[in-house]
Amino acid sequence: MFEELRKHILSRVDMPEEDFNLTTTLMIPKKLRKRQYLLQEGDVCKWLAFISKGCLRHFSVDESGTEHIQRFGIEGWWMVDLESFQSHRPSTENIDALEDSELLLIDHDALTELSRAAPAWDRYYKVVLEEEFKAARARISDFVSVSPKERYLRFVETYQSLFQRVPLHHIASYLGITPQSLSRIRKELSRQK
Amino acid sequence: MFEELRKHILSRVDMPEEDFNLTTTLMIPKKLRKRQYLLQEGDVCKWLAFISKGCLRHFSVDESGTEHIQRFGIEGWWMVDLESFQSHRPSTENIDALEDSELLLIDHDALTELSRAAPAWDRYYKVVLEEEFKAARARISDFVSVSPKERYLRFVETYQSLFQRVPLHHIASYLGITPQSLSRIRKELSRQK
DNA sequence: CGCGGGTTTGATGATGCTCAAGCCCGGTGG
DNA sequence: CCACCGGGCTTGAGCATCATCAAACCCGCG
Repeated sequence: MFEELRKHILSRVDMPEEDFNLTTTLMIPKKLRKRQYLLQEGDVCKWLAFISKGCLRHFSVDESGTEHIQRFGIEGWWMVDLESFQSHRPSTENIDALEDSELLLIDHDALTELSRAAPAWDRYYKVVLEEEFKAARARISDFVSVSPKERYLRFVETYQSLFQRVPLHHIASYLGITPQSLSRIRKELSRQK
Repeated sequence: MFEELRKHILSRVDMPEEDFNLTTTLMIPKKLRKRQYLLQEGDVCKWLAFISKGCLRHFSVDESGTEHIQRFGIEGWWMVDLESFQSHRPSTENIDALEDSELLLIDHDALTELSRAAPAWDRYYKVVLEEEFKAARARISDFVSVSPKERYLRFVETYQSLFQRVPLHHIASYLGITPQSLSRIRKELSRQK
């Protein structure tokens, strides 16, 4: 159950067995069925979630009812609305499962405890946060400087694993375009070669 | 010279005087004149820079020569191309000064030393990184879910201080639109009220 | 006074969106 | 086993928005 997490941590930092053990004792395993919510708009985001198996999405819903994908997650990714998680204020966003999934949850207090008692944890946390930050910056860079078509190509290239599992209309939303536009982009690309 | 930095740190974490002193001894003061580069495409980003005074921009240039603003920075902000800074690979991006500025630079080795020797530093670094990450996510959220007009309004609201100092065509670029479009958006907004 | 950077304006065209319909396919129930 | 859903993807027509290209304007500064 903790293998995916162990792999993820050890590939990034050295963590003594006792630190890892403490980590696992503080985490709560949770299964989520497809379409089930981990976080719902209006609730406080109580959990930082590691995905050991499955696929989730983080999204918001605008006034007109349209969903906007903020982020996807699969095995080895963390999911959270950091804003709400840290402030304890109600979230404006949602997280739900696109597939039956298995998560490891940790709450804010346990995280504080972990940070206090397991020095290696903070090093790991920092690495993950930096990775996430760089990914976010790269995505922003794509929004300000490249066309939807190019964004799509880069997405496919960067996240093949996601591309194969996630419905196209969600990818369109992630790219900031409509499903129809993505469909036409794909059509044009297939004609080109 | 270090007042701005002291303020920034102490408003976020407790830092013993000796940790702060170590920090300042590891930093290199540097003045940048308007238009001068801190980082140029093709070079490795050697410095993490704290802005004690002035205004910088972080931008990329596409094939057609158009500049795309990734981020601005003023007093109290950090600037870096984290990707290049950590990997030691040449950057594809640029950082230059929009005003005469005063920076505090720290290189990768000094940062490692700081992290080793000043426990409070890591706590500070983590807080800043989390803030940056949340800001990046908010910006992504705007790109996937709101119109250029709304993005402009939110920018003005969120970053009044920047808005007053930065030329409009740079703000347009930051928002992912052309200066002409921003001009028309502003015209429409001024007619509305 | 003239120059240059920054902003605005206008005309035109490309691009993406909206609305609406059709298609394809896997799943369900008669 | 087949008919019928329904979700997801595609297609089409018309429209709105934004980009482009070009010119004018504005203003601070040498």
